[in-house]
Amino acid sequence: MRPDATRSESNPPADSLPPRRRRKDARPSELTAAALALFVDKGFAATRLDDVAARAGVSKGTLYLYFDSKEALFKAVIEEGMVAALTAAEQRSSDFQGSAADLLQQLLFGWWEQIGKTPMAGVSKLIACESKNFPEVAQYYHERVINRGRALLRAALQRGVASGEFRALDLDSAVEVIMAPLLLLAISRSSRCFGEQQTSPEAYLQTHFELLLRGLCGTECVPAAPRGAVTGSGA
Amino acid sequence: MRPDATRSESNPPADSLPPRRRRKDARPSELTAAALALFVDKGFAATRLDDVAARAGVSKGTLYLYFDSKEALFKAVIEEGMVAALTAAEQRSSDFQGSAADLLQQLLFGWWEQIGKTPMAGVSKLIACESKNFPEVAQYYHERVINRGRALLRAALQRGVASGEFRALDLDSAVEVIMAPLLLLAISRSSRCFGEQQTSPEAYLQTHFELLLRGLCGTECVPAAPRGAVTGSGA
Amino acid sequence: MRPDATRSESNPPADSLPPRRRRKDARPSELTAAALALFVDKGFAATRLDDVAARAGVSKGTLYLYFDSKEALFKAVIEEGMVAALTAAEQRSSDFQGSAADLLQQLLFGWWEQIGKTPMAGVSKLIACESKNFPEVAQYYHERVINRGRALLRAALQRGVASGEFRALDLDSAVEVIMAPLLLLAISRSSRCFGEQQTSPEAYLQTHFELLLRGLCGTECVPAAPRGAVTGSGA
Amino acid sequence: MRPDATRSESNPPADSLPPRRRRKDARPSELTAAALALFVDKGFAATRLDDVAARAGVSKGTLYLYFDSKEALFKAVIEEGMVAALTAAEQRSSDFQGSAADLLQQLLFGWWEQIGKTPMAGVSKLIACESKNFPEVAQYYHERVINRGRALLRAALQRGVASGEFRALDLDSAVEVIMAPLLLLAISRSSRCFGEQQTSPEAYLQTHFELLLRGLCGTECVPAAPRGAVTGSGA
DNA sequence: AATGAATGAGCGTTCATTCAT
DNA sequence: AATGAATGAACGCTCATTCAT
Repeated sequence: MRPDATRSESNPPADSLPPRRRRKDARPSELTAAALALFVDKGFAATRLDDVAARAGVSKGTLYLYFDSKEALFKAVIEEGMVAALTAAEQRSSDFQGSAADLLQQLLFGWWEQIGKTPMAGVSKLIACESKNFPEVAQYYHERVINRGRALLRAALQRGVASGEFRALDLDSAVEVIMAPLLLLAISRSSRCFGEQQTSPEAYLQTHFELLLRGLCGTECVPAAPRGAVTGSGA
Repeated sequence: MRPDATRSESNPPADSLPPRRRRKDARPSELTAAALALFVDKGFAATRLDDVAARAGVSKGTLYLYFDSKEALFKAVIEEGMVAALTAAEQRSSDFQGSAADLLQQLLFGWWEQIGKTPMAGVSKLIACESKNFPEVAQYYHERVINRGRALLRAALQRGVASGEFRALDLDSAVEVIMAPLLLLAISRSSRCFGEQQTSPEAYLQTHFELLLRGLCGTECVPAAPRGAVTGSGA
Repeated sequence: MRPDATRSESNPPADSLPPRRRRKDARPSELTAAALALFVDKGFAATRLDDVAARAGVSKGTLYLYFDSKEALFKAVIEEGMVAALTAAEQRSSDFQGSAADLLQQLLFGWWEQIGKTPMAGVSKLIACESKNFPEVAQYYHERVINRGRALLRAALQRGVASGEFRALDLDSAVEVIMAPLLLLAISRSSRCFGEQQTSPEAYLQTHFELLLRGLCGTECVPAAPRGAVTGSGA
Repeated sequence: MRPDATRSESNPPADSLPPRRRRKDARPSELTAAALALFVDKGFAATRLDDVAARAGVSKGTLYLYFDSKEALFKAVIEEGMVAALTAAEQRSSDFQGSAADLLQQLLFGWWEQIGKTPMAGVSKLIACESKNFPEVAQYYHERVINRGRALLRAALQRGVASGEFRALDLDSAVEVIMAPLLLLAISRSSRCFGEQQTSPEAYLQTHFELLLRGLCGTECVPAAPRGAVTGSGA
């Protein structure tokens, strides 16, 4: 019940997912889809298994044929989300030919098409909201999904820096700064908060991309030059 | 909801005032501080009032002397967060003299000093996680805090555009894109997820600011353009 | 409130039907029977649902499979009492052939047999004790049960008056005066108060009936009048 | 809390009231009056001491200056009711001169004037509703109040029988039958149930008295005579 | 495989009671 | 004498989990 996370965790924390697969093969994804929707909507603790079952059109008992517990259901939901995210990432990054800027654009908008605007975006909100209650799950998601995305971004940046397209900069920080608007967009859309969509996701992403391109390019932006002039002769 | 609640949460164990009276006045904010910490940690539904009471050093019944229900406590927590956020915002923006870039810097790092690195940052996570369960609260927070922050940012951008410091751009989208890393930083720190703090918040914010400054400046930033040409022929 | 609930409360421990199904059907009336007993004994507020459940041999949670709340359980108890009372009343009054006096006797003693000496008598106490807390329930009980009983009594009196068997009198008051000892007997037995049963219910009802018959008859009853003169100059 | 009645009952059950009088002398009857009203309205268990205190215009703590517990308050309420009832009874019965019928009338209507229509009538409801929870209190009330009333009535009846005014009859049953409409009237009025006062209390009592007088008088009411005739030639 | 009745531990809330002021 | 803040045991209700069918 209370996902305090340090009980009966007999699954090897290492590599492949736990061998608790007995009936997982037949596990209908209607159940995890229903669970994802409700977990995202109400949060893990506030979601009742009755509601999950009802939304999937089965009885509550049936859930237990496929998942050992509510917690197991949560993990399965995240797991499915991870698979989807990784699949999408593979599509986005496969042997891209072109400028670093184009690659960057491809990553941003590809993410939107394949994750951000799908129900999978809710997984980000789930991780954000429940990571304290399910540290291993969050940890695992991190290693496999977030870090993967980071690596993709980082490689793109590095390519640009190497080619002179982009200026030199703190790559690690930049990666996080670039991902943040994506993640927040996902969370926002799952929460219907942080701005009742004043701007469309596309405009938002476009602006993000434009700011980035300029921000990354190797030009001197002479920040010191116009400063004194502003208060004096500004509009 | 409860009025008298703007004290710090660190109560010196011995003081001049009679402890009964002192307690009575300080209680509400002691309780909301405890509640904030636990709500952020475990989420609203998974937080037990026993734990809130215990963390505040009172009995469970005492909570009900100050708050009518768990939900009322939640609302009070957000309300206190709003007060703090608005106060901080006012301090950051009051009669600033200087360039738009300096103002932008001031807003970003001022947010960090007065919100982001304090427990108040947790309020953002709370809103993100619980807004579906408390739509009116989220709505209200939006109107009073988020929109307020947006307005400050927007004014700063507009000042820069007017002075020629910044290029013309989609202000609404830009405001959201600029705030996103801040909000995600707050959520990240409250969730201990999205990157076990690979980079320090300061480096992260600094990179964000630098990318921004360049991204906003009025130069043509054609990829691979020769360096020297930029400042000369800006749009 | 719950539909399927008109069985006796004595369930034979072994039967032909599969016990699961048998239980499911019999549950509601087993629960209301247990609740009636305890509500009558301790009052509504002082009765714990644990005790009701325990008395019915189920767990506390099971109550909520059949009744939405303690209040709903209360209403169901009264409703069942209404059904029983109305059924009994119908049997007592259906196409009675005989004198008004006989009908009166039949009503009084029929009430005793079918209500007064059964657990249903407790419903009267419940209504008396809880009507302020459940005004709509009391109102409803009144309209459907008490008024029904009144109408039966009133019809019997009117028949006697019309036939000359009874003298003319204030029917409404008389109906209430006649019912009062029945209701008080029901309350008394449910409360084990108002006289630790000094006289048997049968003797009590017999005396009530005899007083009534004489009180209703059409003779002049001048105190200390000579016996013989009475039947002669009636009216 | 739970008035299970067999705990810390160290008061001699016999004659004078328990020596728990420490501050009883100053005990303001506003408190018991408020308690009486609320106990009658909501029942003992459903009455909150906050409400009693508020109704009496004092703080909750003050109640405990005068009463050791909620149960003690209840007992005090009944005690005061007993005193009032006994005082009233004394007035009604004091050396009455006149016929037994007149005495009967005096008792009935005197009860109404001095008990039935005063708030003291609520005590009867309290006893009826709570006697199972406070058996000793009910027992005591019975011995001192109900039995006292019974004795008065019984003496009146006996006087009438002895004088030939009334016929011989089962005195004990008659006493109960005669009191029943009074007690039910008291309960009815305290519960606002059993007939939203279709008839006025006065008409009700008058009818009761008239039925009684006729029912008690020594005439032959020839119940057997008109019986057969009814169905034959009745209206 | 699927159901849904049953369970019981757990939590939000109430309120009689206490006690420092 | 009077207050009202504080307590904690108790109760209504929920819901994850089990299991007989």
